[in-house]
Amino acid sequence: MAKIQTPQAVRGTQDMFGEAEERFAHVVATFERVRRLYGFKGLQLPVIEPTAVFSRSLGEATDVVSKEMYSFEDRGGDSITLRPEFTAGIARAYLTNGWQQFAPMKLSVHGPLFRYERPQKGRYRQFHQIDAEIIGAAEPAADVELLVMADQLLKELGIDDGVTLQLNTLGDTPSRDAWRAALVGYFNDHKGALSEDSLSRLEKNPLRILDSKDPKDRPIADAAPVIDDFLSGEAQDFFGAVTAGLDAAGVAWTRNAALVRGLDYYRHTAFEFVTDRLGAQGTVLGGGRYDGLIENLGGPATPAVGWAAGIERLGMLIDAVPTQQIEAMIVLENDAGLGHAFALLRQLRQAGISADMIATGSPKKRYDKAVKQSPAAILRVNEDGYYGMSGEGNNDRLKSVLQSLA
RNA sequence: GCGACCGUAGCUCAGUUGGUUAGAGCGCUGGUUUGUGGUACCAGAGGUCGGGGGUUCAAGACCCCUCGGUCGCCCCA
Repeated sequence: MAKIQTPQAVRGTQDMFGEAEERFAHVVATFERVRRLYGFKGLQLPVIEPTAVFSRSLGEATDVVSKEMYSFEDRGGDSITLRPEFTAGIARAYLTNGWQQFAPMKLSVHGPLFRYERPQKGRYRQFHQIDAEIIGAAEPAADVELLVMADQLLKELGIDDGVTLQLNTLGDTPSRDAWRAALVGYFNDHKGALSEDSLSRLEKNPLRILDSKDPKDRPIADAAPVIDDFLSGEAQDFFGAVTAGLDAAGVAWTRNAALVRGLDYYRHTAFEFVTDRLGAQGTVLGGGRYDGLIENLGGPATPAVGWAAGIERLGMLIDAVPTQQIEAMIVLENDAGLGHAFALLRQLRQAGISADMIATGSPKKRYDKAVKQSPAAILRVNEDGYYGMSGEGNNDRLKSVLQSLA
């Protein structure tokens, strides 16, 4: 029989183990703890949604919808998409479950998302985010609440000093539309000096020219009309209330008038926590207000704000997580004592002590193997059962369990 | 979708301008030593050099294609 070629992992997916997995789990555990402190309810959502959930809400012209979604037809002929982001699915769940009755809702989710992109540092085809949203709250206090939570999360993860909060407002719909029109007019007047990338942005997503990295574009982008000149009084007041709230809560922020969001649904507050420690992927946590989204999905006008952060990106920024080590490692020095070892293992584990044993390989090298796993204590078992422990430090709990067994 | 670099043992890598049976360390298995908190030594297993095609008397080294990886562009968390 010919040896078959082992299938490879799908490009852009990860098999996380060891340190990478521990970092990942630590980020999720910290998020789960912090979101409870802020009274956000957990949520479990499907990974697949009808394609329309995303195409209607993100904007047909966005890169995510036009070329990055994993979409397929299922056996019933429906177009299904692996979620490329959380917000649209949350909005869909809010509508289809009649959760208007609970508004305002503070919700949190985490899990895998899928985008067909070229893999890169901090960017994968299956990636993972933590996500927090407040749906049905029109007040700037909701924006503040989310930002304060994000700030605390980053502090608790110990990465706040390398990360800064950049804040901007995109205004309400009239402000944003007027600004956008002015930008298109302005950039059209300077077409000749723009980079090729920016010329195509001009067609699809003119706001993106503002944060172009091309040096050719910088002078033009820097001199472009600013949103502040187009903000309605209401929009100004809203942004002022957000910044005042952040100041009162002690959250540091900087204004970045060129900060725009990639997806069409954002209004008013837009923000990113950015770092320079992740190569090209500067954004660690980003979000904003999306008051128009739920209407786009056929629901009633519903104000909402939210943010999402890449778990892998956060995991790369945090300090090494102390690895979990086994408390009691049994070394079976003589196979005749296997029954004693089984019994002791079960008793330890039932008493809440993590335990494992080494009973294979050369009997003389078992002790060395146990030592290499650096357990808190090594329990020696021979044909007569447990007869001694090596270990130091605070293993009082273990000692008392062993005594109770004696 | 575009560009650059990379792909040799389970892991990290070496392999001279192409030249016999492809190497090391770690890990793994066994043994000797030591004799109870990571000892030292010996031996062994383990590789279609990512895959396919080509150039050549000869390819792990050169060329083409392809699949992966990494990092940029784009986009985004």
